[in-house]
Amino acid sequence: MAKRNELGITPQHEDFSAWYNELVLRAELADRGPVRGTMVMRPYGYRIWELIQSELDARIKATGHDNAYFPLFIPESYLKREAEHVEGFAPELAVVTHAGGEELEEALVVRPTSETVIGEMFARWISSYRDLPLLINQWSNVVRWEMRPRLFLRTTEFLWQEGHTAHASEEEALAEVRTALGFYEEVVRGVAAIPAVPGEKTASERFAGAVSTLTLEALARDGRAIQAATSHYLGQNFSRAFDINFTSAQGVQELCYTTSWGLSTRIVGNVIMTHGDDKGLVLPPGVAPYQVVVVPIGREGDLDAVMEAADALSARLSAAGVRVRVDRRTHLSPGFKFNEWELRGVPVRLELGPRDLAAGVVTLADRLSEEKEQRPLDTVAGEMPGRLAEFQQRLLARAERYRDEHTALADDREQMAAAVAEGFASVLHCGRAECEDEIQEHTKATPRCVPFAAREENGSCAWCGQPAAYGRRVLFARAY
RNA sequence: CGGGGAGUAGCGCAGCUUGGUUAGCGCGCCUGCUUUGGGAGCAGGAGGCCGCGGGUUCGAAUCCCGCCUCCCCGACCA
Repeated sequence: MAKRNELGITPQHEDFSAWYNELVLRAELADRGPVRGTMVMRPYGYRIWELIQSELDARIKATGHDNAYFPLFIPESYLKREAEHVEGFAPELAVVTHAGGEELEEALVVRPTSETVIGEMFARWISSYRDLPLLINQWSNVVRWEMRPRLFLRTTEFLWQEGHTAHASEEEALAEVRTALGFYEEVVRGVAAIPAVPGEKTASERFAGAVSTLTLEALARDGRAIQAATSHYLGQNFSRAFDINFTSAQGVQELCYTTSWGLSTRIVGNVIMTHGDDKGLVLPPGVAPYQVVVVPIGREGDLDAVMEAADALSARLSAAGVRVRVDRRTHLSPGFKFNEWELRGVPVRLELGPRDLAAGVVTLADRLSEEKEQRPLDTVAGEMPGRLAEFQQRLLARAERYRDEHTALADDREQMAAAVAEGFASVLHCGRAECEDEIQEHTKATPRCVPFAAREENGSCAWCGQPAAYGRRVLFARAY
Protein backbone atom coordinates (compact mmCIF):
# COMPACT_ATOMS: atom_id res chain seq x y z
CA MET A 1 0.00 0.00 0.00
CA ALA A 2 1.36 3.37 -0.98
CA LYS A 3 1.99 6.03 1.60
CA ARG A 4 -0.59 8.69 2.28
CA ASN A 5 -1.08 11.39 4.78
CA GLU A 6 -3.06 10.69 7.91
CA LEU A 7 -6.42 11.89 6.75
CA GLY A 8 -6.41 11.89 2.99
CA ILE A 9 -6.30 9.14 0.43
CA THR A 10 -3.45 8.09 -1.83
CA PRO A 11 -3.18 10.61 -4.70
CA GLN A 12 -4.26 9.29 -8.09
CA HIS A 13 -0.94 9.88 -9.79
CA GLU A 14 0.88 7.95 -7.09
CA ASP A 15 -1.15 4.76 -7.21
CA PHE A 16 -4.47 4.84 -9.00
CA SER A 17 -5.48 1.40 -7.76
CA ALA A 18 -4.84 2.32 -4.15
CA TRP A 19 -6.70 5.60 -4.66
CA TYR A 20 -9.70 3.73 -6.02
CA ASN A 21 -9.78 1.04 -3.34
CA GLU A 22 -9.40 3.49 -0.48
CA LEU A 23 -12.02 5.78 -1.90
CA VAL A 24 -14.66 3.10 -2.34
CA LEU A 25 -14.20 2.03 1.26
CA ARG A 26 -13.76 5.46 2.83
CA ALA A 27 -16.68 7.03 1.00
CA GLU A 28 -18.78 4.10 2.22
CA LEU A 29 -19.85 3.13 -1.26
CA ALA A 30 -19.18 -0.55 -0.69
CA ASP A 31 -17.35 -3.08 1.42
CA ARG A 32 -15.92 -6.50 0.71
CA GLY A 33 -18.13 -9.47 1.49
CA PRO A 34 -16.89 -12.52 3.39
CA VAL A 35 -16.52 -14.58 0.21
CA ARG A 36 -13.68 -13.57 -2.04
CA GLY A 37 -14.81 -11.34 -4.85
CA THR A 38 -18.16 -10.51 -3.34
CA MET A 39 -19.27 -7.00 -2.54
CA VAL A 40 -21.64 -5.39 -0.12
CA MET A 41 -23.09 -2.27 -1.67
CA ARG A 42 -23.55 0.15 1.18
CA PRO A 43 -26.46 2.60 1.14
CA TYR A 44 -24.50 5.46 -0.41
CA GLY A 45 -23.18 3.30 -3.26
CA TYR A 46 -26.46 1.51 -3.71
CA ARG A 47 -28.29 4.81 -4.02
CA ILE A 48 -26.08 5.75 -6.96
CA TRP A 49 -27.02 2.48 -8.60
CA GLU A 50 -30.71 3.08 -7.85
CA LEU A 51 -30.57 6.47 -9.53
CA ILE A 52 -28.99 5.00 -12.64
CA GLN A 53 -31.46 2.16 -12.49
CA SER A 54 -34.50 4.40 -12.38
CA GLU A 55 -33.25 6.55 -15.27
CA LEU A 56 -32.54 3.48 -17.34
CA ASP A 57 -35.70 1.65 -16.39
CA ALA A 58 -37.82 4.59 -17.50
CA ARG A 59 -36.15 4.56 -20.91
CA ILE A 60 -36.39 0.81 -21.28
CA LYS A 61 -40.11 1.00 -20.62
CA ALA A 62 -40.57 4.03 -22.83
CA THR A 63 -39.18 2.04 -25.77
CA GLY A 64 -41.76 -0.68 -25.33
CA HIS A 65 -39.96 -3.23 -23.17
CA ASP A 66 -41.56 -4.98 -20.21
CA ASN A 67 -39.79 -6.12 -17.08
CA ALA A 68 -39.94 -9.77 -16.06
CA TYR A 69 -37.90 -12.10 -13.92
CA PHE A 70 -36.25 -15.40 -14.82
CA PRO A 71 -34.68 -17.99 -12.47
CA LEU A 72 -31.21 -17.82 -11.00
CA PHE A 73 -30.54 -21.51 -11.65
CA ILE A 74 -30.00 -22.80 -15.15
CA PRO A 75 -29.70 -26.48 -16.11
CA GLU A 76 -26.11 -27.08 -17.10
CA SER A 77 -27.23 -28.61 -20.39
CA TYR A 78 -28.76 -25.30 -21.50
CA LEU A 79 -25.43 -23.56 -21.52
CA LYS A 80 -24.03 -26.24 -23.77
CA ARG A 81 -26.59 -25.77 -26.51
CA GLU A 82 -24.84 -22.78 -28.01
CA ALA A 83 -21.25 -23.80 -28.66
CA GLU A 84 -19.56 -20.42 -28.55
CA HIS A 85 -21.64 -19.39 -25.59
CA VAL A 86 -20.48 -22.26 -23.34
CA GLU A 87 -16.96 -21.87 -24.44
CA GLY A 88 -17.04 -18.21 -23.50
CA PHE A 89 -18.54 -18.71 -20.08
CA ALA A 90 -17.30 -22.13 -18.96
CA PRO A 91 -14.24 -20.83 -17.08
CA GLU A 92 -16.26 -18.50 -14.90
CA LEU A 93 -19.28 -20.56 -13.99
CA ALA A 94 -20.41 -21.32 -10.47
CA VAL A 95 -22.10 -24.71 -10.50
CA VAL A 96 -24.41 -26.21 -7.90
CA THR A 97 -23.97 -29.96 -7.67
CA HIS A 98 -25.64 -30.68 -4.36
CA ALA A 99 -28.97 -29.56 -2.95
CA GLY A 100 -31.44 -30.84 -0.39
CA GLY A 101 -28.67 -32.98 1.03
CA GLU A 102 -28.23 -34.96 -2.17
CA GLU A 103 -26.21 -34.86 -5.30
CA LEU A 104 -28.29 -33.46 -8.14
CA GLU A 105 -29.13 -35.48 -11.25
CA GLU A 106 -28.12 -32.55 -13.38
CA ALA A 107 -25.86 -29.82 -12.10
CA LEU A 108 -27.27 -26.31 -11.99
CA VAL A 109 -25.38 -23.32 -13.21
CA VAL A 110 -25.80 -20.05 -11.37
CA ARG A 111 -26.63 -17.72 -14.25
CA PRO A 112 -23.68 -15.80 -15.68
CA THR A 113 -26.24 -14.20 -18.02
CA SER A 114 -29.68 -15.41 -19.05
CA GLU A 115 -29.74 -15.92 -22.82
CA THR A 116 -30.28 -19.63 -22.41
CA VAL A 117 -33.19 -19.73 -19.96
CA ILE A 118 -34.83 -16.82 -21.63
CA GLY A 119 -34.31 -18.46 -25.01
CA GLU A 120 -36.00 -21.57 -23.73
CA MET A 121 -38.97 -19.57 -22.51
CA PHE A 122 -39.15 -17.46 -25.64
CA ALA A 123 -39.41 -20.68 -27.65
CA ARG A 124 -42.48 -21.61 -25.64
CA TRP A 125 -44.11 -18.22 -25.90
CA ILE A 126 -43.53 -17.44 -29.54
CA SER A 127 -45.40 -19.27 -32.26
CA SER A 128 -46.62 -16.64 -34.70
CA TYR A 129 -45.29 -13.47 -36.26
CA ARG A 130 -48.11 -11.86 -34.29
CA ASP A 131 -46.16 -12.65 -31.08
CA LEU A 132 -43.26 -10.54 -32.31
CA PRO A 133 -41.41 -8.52 -31.44
CA LEU A 134 -41.08 -9.81 -27.91
CA LEU A 135 -39.35 -7.16 -25.83
CA ILE A 136 -38.33 -8.22 -22.33
CA ASN A 137 -35.98 -6.80 -19.72
CA GLN A 138 -34.90 -8.21 -16.40
CA TRP A 139 -33.15 -6.63 -13.43
CA SER A 140 -31.13 -9.29 -11.69
CA ASN A 141 -27.92 -10.51 -10.18
CA VAL A 142 -25.52 -12.72 -12.08
CA VAL A 143 -22.43 -14.66 -11.05
CA ARG A 144 -19.15 -14.93 -12.89
CA TRP A 145 -16.26 -16.45 -10.97
CA GLU A 146 -13.56 -13.83 -11.27
CA MET A 147 -9.85 -14.39 -10.90
CA ARG A 148 -9.15 -10.85 -9.92
CA PRO A 149 -12.02 -9.01 -8.28
CA ARG A 150 -12.26 -5.27 -7.77
CA LEU A 151 -15.13 -3.53 -6.06
CA PHE A 152 -17.76 -2.48 -8.60
CA LEU A 153 -15.51 -3.12 -11.60
CA ARG A 154 -15.29 -6.87 -11.35
CA THR A 155 -17.10 -8.69 -8.59
CA THR A 156 -18.09 -12.33 -8.54
CA GLU A 157 -21.74 -11.44 -8.15
CA PHE A 158 -23.02 -8.25 -9.67
CA LEU A 159 -26.30 -6.53 -10.39
CA TRP A 160 -27.37 -5.53 -13.82
CA GLN A 161 -30.15 -5.23 -16.26
CA GLU A 162 -30.34 -7.59 -19.21
CA GLY A 163 -32.67 -6.93 -22.10
CA HIS A 164 -33.71 -9.80 -24.35
CA THR A 165 -35.72 -9.41 -27.48
CA ALA A 166 -36.90 -11.54 -30.37
CA HIS A 167 -37.79 -10.21 -33.81
CA ALA A 168 -39.15 -11.41 -37.11
CA SER A 169 -36.42 -9.82 -39.18
CA GLU A 170 -32.76 -9.07 -39.08
CA GLU A 171 -33.34 -5.38 -39.82
CA GLU A 172 -35.65 -5.06 -36.86
CA ALA A 173 -33.24 -6.84 -34.51
CA LEU A 174 -30.39 -4.65 -35.72
CA ALA A 175 -32.51 -1.56 -35.08
CA GLU A 176 -33.28 -2.86 -31.59
CA VAL A 177 -29.61 -3.17 -30.77
CA ARG A 178 -29.18 0.48 -31.79
CA THR A 179 -32.17 1.55 -29.71
CA ALA A 180 -30.66 -0.04 -26.63
CA LEU A 181 -27.29 1.56 -27.24
CA GLY A 182 -29.15 4.85 -27.63
CA PHE A 183 -30.72 4.83 -24.21
CA TYR A 184 -27.49 3.60 -22.68
CA GLU A 185 -25.81 6.61 -24.14
CA GLU A 186 -28.49 8.90 -22.74
CA VAL A 187 -27.93 7.51 -19.28
CA VAL A 188 -24.16 7.08 -19.37
CA ARG A 189 -23.45 10.42 -20.99
CA GLY A 190 -26.50 12.40 -19.98
CA VAL A 191 -26.98 11.24 -16.41
CA ALA A 192 -23.59 9.92 -15.32
CA ALA A 193 -21.69 12.53 -17.37
CA ILE A 194 -19.40 9.86 -18.79
CA PRO A 195 -18.37 10.65 -22.38
CA ALA A 196 -18.18 7.07 -23.56
CA VAL A 197 -17.36 6.32 -27.18
CA PRO A 198 -20.07 4.39 -29.03
CA GLY A 199 -18.82 1.80 -31.44
CA GLU A 200 -18.71 -1.80 -32.47
CA LYS A 201 -16.62 -4.53 -30.91
CA THR A 202 -14.10 -6.38 -33.03
CA ALA A 203 -14.54 -10.15 -33.41
CA SER A 204 -12.18 -11.01 -30.57
CA GLU A 205 -14.06 -8.84 -28.08
CA ARG A 206 -17.54 -9.87 -29.07
CA PHE A 207 -20.01 -11.46 -26.65
CA ALA A 208 -19.82 -15.26 -26.69
CA GLY A 209 -22.51 -16.31 -29.14
CA ALA A 210 -23.17 -12.90 -30.70
CA VAL A 211 -22.99 -11.94 -34.36
CA SER A 212 -22.07 -8.39 -33.46
CA THR A 213 -21.64 -6.39 -30.27
CA LEU A 214 -22.10 -2.65 -29.87
CA THR A 215 -20.45 -0.95 -26.94
CA LEU A 216 -19.88 2.27 -25.04
CA GLU A 217 -16.22 2.62 -24.14
CA ALA A 218 -15.20 5.07 -21.45
CA LEU A 219 -11.78 6.16 -20.27
CA ALA A 220 -10.77 6.20 -16.61
CA ARG A 221 -8.47 8.90 -15.27
CA ASP A 222 -5.52 6.52 -15.36
CA GLY A 223 -5.88 6.11 -19.11
CA ARG A 224 -7.47 2.67 -19.05
CA ALA A 225 -10.71 1.89 -20.84
CA ILE A 226 -13.87 0.72 -19.12
CA GLN A 227 -16.79 -0.74 -20.96
CA ALA A 228 -19.95 1.06 -19.85
CA ALA A 229 -22.61 -0.99 -21.61
CA THR A 230 -22.98 -3.50 -24.43
CA SER A 231 -25.70 -4.38 -26.90
CA HIS A 232 -25.56 -7.64 -28.83
CA TYR A 233 -27.10 -8.74 -32.07
CA LEU A 234 -27.39 -12.50 -31.69
CA GLY A 235 -28.67 -13.24 -35.15
CA GLN A 236 -30.27 -16.67 -35.19
CA ASN A 237 -27.61 -18.33 -33.06
CA PHE A 238 -29.76 -18.68 -29.98
CA SER A 239 -33.01 -19.24 -31.85
CA ARG A 240 -31.33 -22.13 -33.59
CA ALA A 241 -30.08 -23.55 -30.29
CA PHE A 242 -33.40 -23.10 -28.50
CA ASP A 243 -35.87 -23.45 -31.36
CA ILE A 244 -37.19 -19.94 -31.10
CA ASN A 245 -39.25 -20.02 -34.26
CA PHE A 246 -42.47 -18.56 -35.56
CA THR A 247 -44.88 -18.95 -38.43
CA SER A 248 -44.61 -15.99 -40.76
CA ALA A 249 -47.50 -14.18 -42.41
CA GLN A 250 -46.78 -16.36 -45.43
CA GLY A 251 -47.21 -19.47 -43.32
CA VAL A 252 -43.53 -20.36 -43.32
CA GLN A 253 -41.64 -21.56 -40.22
CA GLU A 254 -38.77 -19.15 -39.53
CA LEU A 255 -36.19 -18.65 -36.84
CA CYS A 256 -36.34 -15.44 -34.81
CA TYR A 257 -33.58 -12.87 -34.72
CA THR A 258 -32.69 -12.10 -31.12
CA THR A 259 -30.78 -9.46 -29.21
CA SER A 260 -29.50 -8.95 -25.69
CA TRP A 261 -28.06 -5.89 -23.99
CA GLY A 262 -26.84 -5.04 -20.51
CA LEU A 263 -25.54 -2.43 -18.15
CA SER A 264 -24.17 -3.43 -14.75
CA THR A 265 -23.14 -2.02 -11.39
CA ARG A 266 -19.73 -1.62 -12.97
CA ILE A 267 -21.08 1.73 -14.07
CA VAL A 268 -20.64 2.94 -10.48
CA GLY A 269 -16.93 2.16 -10.70
CA ASN A 270 -16.92 3.97 -13.99
CA VAL A 271 -18.40 7.09 -12.38
CA ILE A 272 -15.77 6.97 -9.65
CA MET A 273 -12.88 6.55 -12.08
CA THR A 274 -14.11 9.12 -14.55
CA HIS A 275 -14.80 11.99 -12.16
CA GLY A 276 -12.94 11.38 -8.90
CA ASP A 277 -9.95 13.47 -7.83
CA ASP A 278 -7.37 13.52 -5.03
CA LYS A 279 -9.93 14.80 -2.53
CA GLY A 280 -12.26 11.94 -3.30
CA LEU A 281 -15.38 11.38 -5.32
CA VAL A 282 -16.95 13.96 -7.56
CA LEU A 283 -20.50 12.94 -8.35
CA PRO A 284 -22.50 14.19 -11.28
CA PRO A 285 -25.74 15.68 -9.91
CA GLY A 286 -27.60 13.14 -12.03
CA VAL A 287 -26.46 10.24 -9.86
CA ALA A 288 -25.57 12.00 -6.59
CA PRO A 289 -27.53 10.62 -3.61
CA TYR A 290 -27.27 14.12 -2.17
CA GLN A 291 -26.87 16.90 -4.69
CA VAL A 292 -26.58 19.45 -1.91
CA VAL A 293 -25.47 19.07 1.68
CA VAL A 294 -26.24 21.76 4.21
CA VAL A 295 -23.69 22.11 7.00
CA PRO A 296 -25.03 24.14 9.90
CA ILE A 297 -22.33 25.89 11.90
CA GLY A 298 -22.76 27.38 15.33
CA ARG A 299 -22.05 27.26 18.97
CA GLU A 300 -24.43 26.58 21.81
CA GLY A 301 -26.31 29.90 21.71
CA ASP A 302 -26.70 30.10 17.93
CA LEU A 303 -27.30 26.47 17.10
CA ASP A 304 -31.07 26.42 17.40
CA ALA A 305 -31.52 29.36 15.07
CA VAL A 306 -29.00 27.95 12.61
CA MET A 307 -30.62 24.52 12.61
CA GLU A 308 -34.00 26.04 12.05
CA ALA A 309 -32.71 28.06 9.12
CA ALA A 310 -30.98 24.99 7.73
CA ASP A 311 -34.18 22.97 7.89
CA ALA A 312 -36.13 25.75 6.20
CA LEU A 313 -33.50 25.96 3.46
CA SER A 314 -33.56 22.20 3.05
CA ALA A 315 -37.34 22.23 2.71
CA ARG A 316 -37.14 24.86 -0.05
CA LEU A 317 -34.46 22.86 -1.85
CA SER A 318 -36.57 19.70 -1.69
CA ALA A 319 -39.52 21.64 -3.02
CA ALA A 320 -37.31 22.73 -5.91
CA GLY A 321 -36.64 19.07 -6.69
CA VAL A 322 -33.14 18.95 -5.22
CA ARG A 323 -31.87 15.93 -3.27
CA VAL A 324 -30.60 17.55 -0.10
CA ARG A 325 -29.29 16.46 3.26
CA VAL A 326 -28.72 18.52 6.38
CA ASP A 327 -25.71 17.38 8.37
CA ARG A 328 -27.12 17.69 11.87
CA ARG A 329 -24.28 15.94 13.65
CA THR A 330 -23.09 18.10 16.53
CA HIS A 331 -20.11 16.11 17.71
CA LEU A 332 -18.11 16.82 14.56
CA SER A 333 -16.43 20.07 13.64
CA PRO A 334 -17.43 21.91 10.47
CA GLY A 335 -13.98 21.33 9.00
CA PHE A 336 -14.33 17.59 9.41
CA LYS A 337 -17.70 17.65 7.67
CA PHE A 338 -16.37 19.74 4.79
CA ASN A 339 -13.68 17.18 4.14
CA GLU A 340 -16.00 14.26 4.52
CA TRP A 341 -18.62 15.54 2.07
CA GLU A 342 -15.88 16.40 -0.38
CA LEU A 343 -14.57 12.86 -0.05
CA ARG A 344 -18.08 11.61 -0.74
CA GLY A 345 -18.42 13.79 -3.79
CA VAL A 346 -21.46 15.94 -3.02
CA PRO A 347 -21.59 18.55 -5.81
CA VAL A 348 -22.68 21.54 -3.76
CA ARG A 349 -22.17 22.31 -0.08
CA LEU A 350 -24.06 25.07 1.66
CA GLU A 351 -22.43 26.33 4.84
CA LEU A 352 -24.81 28.13 7.12
CA GLY A 353 -23.56 29.85 10.27
CA PRO A 354 -24.42 32.82 12.46
CA ARG A 355 -22.49 35.21 10.21
CA ASP A 356 -24.37 34.04 7.11
CA LEU A 357 -27.66 34.21 8.92
CA ALA A 358 -27.01 37.77 10.07
CA ALA A 359 -26.20 38.79 6.49
CA GLY A 360 -29.08 36.85 4.97
CA VAL A 361 -26.75 34.70 2.88
CA VAL A 362 -25.41 31.20 2.70
CA THR A 363 -21.86 30.19 1.77
CA LEU A 364 -21.86 27.93 -1.27
CA ALA A 365 -18.89 25.65 -1.95
CA ASP A 366 -18.56 24.02 -5.36
CA ARG A 367 -16.96 20.55 -5.37
CA LEU A 368 -15.59 20.90 -8.89
CA SER A 369 -14.24 24.45 -8.98
CA GLU A 370 -13.35 24.26 -5.28
CA GLU A 371 -14.53 27.85 -4.96
CA LYS A 372 -16.76 29.43 -2.38
CA GLU A 373 -19.24 32.25 -2.82
CA GLN A 374 -22.07 33.87 -0.91
CA ARG A 375 -25.63 33.49 -2.18
CA PRO A 376 -28.79 35.17 -0.86
CA LEU A 377 -30.52 32.83 1.53
CA ASP A 378 -33.93 33.42 0.04
CA THR A 379 -33.03 32.78 -3.62
CA VAL A 380 -30.40 30.08 -3.40
CA ALA A 381 -32.92 27.23 -3.43
CA GLY A 382 -34.55 28.54 -6.59
CA GLU A 383 -31.19 28.87 -8.31
CA MET A 384 -30.10 25.38 -7.38
CA PRO A 385 -31.61 23.27 -10.18
CA GLY A 386 -29.98 25.52 -12.74
CA ARG A 387 -26.69 25.49 -10.92
CA LEU A 388 -26.72 21.70 -10.68
CA ALA A 389 -27.45 21.40 -14.39
CA GLU A 390 -24.53 23.70 -15.06
CA PHE A 391 -22.33 21.64 -12.71
CA GLN A 392 -23.30 18.54 -14.66
CA GLN A 393 -22.27 20.21 -17.93
CA ARG A 394 -18.94 21.33 -16.50
CA LEU A 395 -18.24 17.83 -15.29
CA LEU A 396 -19.09 16.30 -18.65
CA ALA A 397 -16.98 18.91 -20.43
CA ARG A 398 -14.02 18.16 -18.18
CA ALA A 399 -14.36 14.43 -18.79
CA GLU A 400 -14.62 15.03 -22.53
CA ARG A 401 -11.49 17.13 -22.47
CA TYR A 402 -9.69 14.39 -20.59
CA ARG A 403 -10.84 11.78 -23.09
CA ASP A 404 -9.86 13.88 -26.09
CA GLU A 405 -6.47 14.73 -24.63
CA HIS A 406 -5.91 11.03 -24.01
CA THR A 407 -6.87 9.83 -27.46
CA ALA A 408 -4.04 9.88 -29.95
CA LEU A 409 -3.70 8.90 -33.57
CA ALA A 410 -0.97 6.31 -33.95
CA ASP A 411 0.48 5.04 -37.20
CA ASP A 412 3.33 2.84 -36.13
CA ARG A 413 4.28 0.55 -33.27
CA GLU A 414 6.11 3.18 -31.32
CA GLN A 415 3.30 5.70 -31.53
CA MET A 416 0.78 3.04 -30.66
CA ALA A 417 2.64 1.88 -27.56
CA ALA A 418 2.99 5.49 -26.44
CA ALA A 419 -0.67 6.29 -27.01
CA VAL A 420 -1.87 3.22 -25.23
CA ALA A 421 0.23 4.08 -22.18
CA GLU A 422 -1.84 7.26 -21.82
CA GLY A 423 -5.26 6.31 -23.11
CA PHE A 424 -6.89 5.45 -26.42
CA ALA A 425 -4.77 4.80 -29.48
CA SER A 426 -6.69 5.46 -32.67
CA VAL A 427 -5.19 3.17 -35.26
CA LEU A 428 -5.72 1.41 -38.54
CA HIS A 429 -5.83 -2.27 -37.78
CA CYS A 430 -5.71 -5.46 -39.83
CA GLY A 431 -8.25 -7.26 -37.62
CA ARG A 432 -6.20 -10.45 -37.36
CA ALA A 433 -6.32 -12.31 -34.06
CA GLU A 434 -2.58 -13.07 -34.16
CA CYS A 435 -1.84 -9.40 -34.58
CA GLU A 436 -4.13 -8.46 -31.68
CA ASP A 437 -2.41 -11.04 -29.49
CA GLU A 438 0.94 -9.62 -30.35
CA ILE A 439 -0.22 -6.11 -29.61
CA GLN A 440 -1.54 -7.20 -26.26
CA GLU A 441 1.64 -9.03 -25.45
CA HIS A 442 3.74 -5.97 -26.15
CA THR A 443 1.50 -3.15 -24.96
CA LYS A 444 -1.19 -4.83 -22.81
CA ALA A 445 -3.76 -3.11 -25.01
CA THR A 446 -6.75 -4.69 -26.72
CA PRO A 447 -9.16 -3.36 -29.34
CA ARG A 448 -11.93 -1.54 -27.51
CA CYS A 449 -14.17 -0.63 -30.37
CA VAL A 450 -14.53 0.65 -33.89
CA PRO A 451 -16.13 4.04 -33.20
CA PHE A 452 -19.20 4.87 -35.28
CA ALA A 453 -18.02 8.43 -35.55
CA ALA A 454 -14.68 7.59 -37.16
CA ARG A 455 -14.45 8.76 -40.74
CA GLU A 456 -13.77 6.36 -43.56
CA GLU A 457 -10.10 5.61 -43.84
CA ASN A 458 -8.02 2.89 -45.40
CA GLY A 459 -4.37 1.99 -45.27
CA SER A 460 -2.18 -0.48 -43.48
CA CYS A 461 -2.21 -1.84 -39.95
CA ALA A 462 -0.26 0.36 -37.53
CA TRP A 463 1.22 -2.71 -35.92
CA CYS A 464 1.90 -5.26 -38.65
CA GLY A 465 1.58 -3.29 -41.85
CA GLN A 466 -0.93 -5.62 -43.48
CA PRO A 467 -4.02 -4.09 -45.12
CA ALA A 468 -6.33 -2.49 -42.58
CA ALA A 469 -9.82 -3.87 -42.03
CA TYR A 470 -13.01 -2.07 -40.93
CA GLY A 471 -12.50 0.87 -43.31
CA ARG A 472 -11.88 3.21 -40.39
CA ARG A 473 -9.73 3.59 -37.30
CA VAL A 474 -10.05 1.33 -34.27
CA LEU A 475 -9.54 2.37 -30.65
CA PHE A 476 -7.06 0.33 -28.66
CA ALA A 477 -6.44 0.71 -24.94
CA ARG A 478 -5.49 -1.15 -21.84
CA ALA A 479 -8.80 -2.11 -20.33
CA TYR A 480 -10.44 -2.88 -17.03
C1' C B 1 -2.50 -20.73 -11.49
C1' G B 2 2.61 -17.81 -11.53
C1' G B 3 5.29 -13.65 -8.96
C1' G B 4 5.29 -10.15 -4.69
C1' G B 5 3.33 -8.45 0.12
C1' A B 6 0.45 -8.85 4.66
C1' G B 7 -2.38 -11.24 8.83
C1' U B 8 -1.31 -8.08 16.45
C1' A B 9 -8.15 -3.76 19.53
C1' G B 10 -13.31 -1.13 15.01
C1' C B 11 -9.28 1.15 11.46
C1' G B 12 -3.92 2.11 10.52
C1' C B 13 0.48 0.26 12.47
C1' A B 14 5.01 -0.89 15.98
C1' G B 15 6.97 -5.03 18.61
C1' C B 16 9.48 -10.45 15.89
C1' U B 17 16.09 -9.87 13.80
C1' U B 18 18.52 -11.28 19.47
C1' G B 19 12.14 -15.74 23.20
C1' G B 20 11.50 -13.37 29.39
C1' U B 21 7.27 -9.14 33.89
C1' U B 22 0.95 -6.63 32.86
C1' A B 23 1.63 -6.65 24.31
C1' G B 24 2.24 -1.01 22.85
C1' C B 25 1.20 3.62 19.73
C1' G B 26 -2.07 6.83 16.60
C1' C B 27 -7.05 7.33 15.04
C1' G B 28 -11.86 5.88 16.29
C1' C B 29 -15.31 4.43 20.48
C1' C B 30 -17.60 5.55 25.74
C1' U B 31 -18.12 9.38 30.01
C1' G B 32 -17.50 14.44 31.67
C1' C B 33 -16.25 19.47 30.89
C1' U B 34 -14.74 23.08 27.38
C1' U B 35 -15.53 23.69 22.05
C1' U B 36 -17.80 24.40 16.66
C1' G B 37 -16.38 29.36 9.74
C1' G B 38 -11.31 23.73 6.77
C1' G B 39 -10.15 16.91 9.73
C1' A B 40 -11.30 20.59 18.11
C1' G B 41 -8.91 20.39 23.41
C1' C B 42 -8.26 18.36 28.29
C1' A B 43 -9.23 14.46 31.84
C1' G B 44 -10.87 9.65 32.69
C1' G B 45 -12.42 4.80 30.59
C1' A B 46 -13.62 0.37 27.65
C1' G B 47 -11.78 -2.71 24.09
C1' G B 48 -6.77 -8.36 22.28
C1' C B 49 -8.03 -16.89 21.15
C1' C B 50 -1.06 -11.60 18.47
C1' G B 51 -4.94 -15.73 11.37
C1' C B 52 -5.43 -21.43 12.49
C1' G B 53 -3.05 -26.18 13.95
C1' G B 54 1.12 -28.58 15.64
C1' G B 55 6.24 -28.48 17.49
C1' U B 56 10.84 -26.60 20.23
C1' U B 57 11.40 -24.41 25.24
C1' C B 58 11.04 -23.63 32.20
C1' G B 59 8.72 -19.77 29.09
C1' A B 60 6.47 -18.21 22.16
C1' A B 61 3.24 -12.45 19.08
C1' U B 62 8.65 -13.53 18.66
C1' C B 63 12.05 -19.69 16.72
C1' C B 64 10.59 -24.34 13.48
C1' C B 65 6.84 -27.20 10.39
C1' G B 66 2.05 -27.37 8.12
C1' C B 67 -2.43 -24.93 6.74
C1' C B 68 -5.90 -20.85 5.84
C1' U B 69 -7.19 -15.97 4.39
C1' C B 70 -6.64 -11.17 2.31
C1' C B 71 -4.21 -7.45 -0.82
C1' C B 72 -1.07 -6.02 -5.12
C1' C B 73 1.11 -7.32 -10.12
C1' G B 74 0.21 -10.88 -14.56
C1' A B 75 -3.13 -14.67 -17.69
C1' C B 76 -9.72 -14.60 -17.94
C1' C B 77 -13.83 -11.17 -17.88
C1' A B 78 -19.44 -6.70 -17.72
